[in-house]
Amino acid sequence: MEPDACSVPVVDAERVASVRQALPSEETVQDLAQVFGLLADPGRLRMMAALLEGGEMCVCDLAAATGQSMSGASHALRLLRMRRVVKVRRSGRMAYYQLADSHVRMLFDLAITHARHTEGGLGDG
Amino acid sequence: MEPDACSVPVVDAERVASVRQALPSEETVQDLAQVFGLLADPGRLRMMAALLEGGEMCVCDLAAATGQSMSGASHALRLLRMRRVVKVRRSGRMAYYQLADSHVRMLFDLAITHARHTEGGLGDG
DNA sequence: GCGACACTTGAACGATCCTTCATATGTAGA
DNA sequence: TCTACATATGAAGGATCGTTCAAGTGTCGC
Repeated sequence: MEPDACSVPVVDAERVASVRQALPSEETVQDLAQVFGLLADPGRLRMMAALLEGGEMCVCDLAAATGQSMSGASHALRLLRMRRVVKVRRSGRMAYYQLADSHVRMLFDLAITHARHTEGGLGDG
Repeated sequence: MEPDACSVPVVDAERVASVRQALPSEETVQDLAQVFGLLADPGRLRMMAALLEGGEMCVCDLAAATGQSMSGASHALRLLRMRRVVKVRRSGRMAYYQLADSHVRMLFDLAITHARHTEGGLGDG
């Protein structure tokens, strides 16, 4: 990690200082980055989309619906579980997963809107 | 990537089929994963937060405000530029960056809300 | 108890990502 | 032209991530 003062030439020192103190705390930044990191994998993304559709599903159906191995699905669900994105209900030897809150749906919709806005070719502006 | 039919035992085949066909297209999933991937890095996250606060800033001020090297900031901005998350205005030898649309703010707020909801200890449920 | 089953976990390999250093591009001023 | 400057880019090194295989836990039915 970088020291608090950096050796980069500055144009508007006043603005830099005010922006700097308005930034979220280091802890918040790390938290946000981890949440977004969970959403950055196609497999986990499909899983969340499946839960958005299916409501509550067991691991093997989730694996089948998203085209993953059982082991892969289980690893993915572990990460989502630890970050409280999904919650699990156990019944016998089955484990049924569902989304833990409604933010995921909104995150999805927003990101899709952004993707739609930027579709039709990427590259330098 | 997995074949379309997978060798995982299925409990509710009907539901699996209906969820499977309701999933977003492969292209959409990849797009979404890439957008979220951009947000998954603390440096880029701080950069977007700075632009949210500062409106429009040059690269060196952005680097100073977020505690990155010039080179690091430039690499980060390149990725954000290519995904149309930020846009650049050039004036002489300066480059001024700003957010390209308002979705980033909403994505931030939503993710922060989720983080608040899950704060106070992580782990298996 | 025993085996089959649903799921979980650990370790290893390969791919990807971020950081850094060095260099390149293009602009301003003398 | 030459130097200083703001930014951009390429390549290399190390860290991190996802996938896979193998083995582990706990449950059901015989």
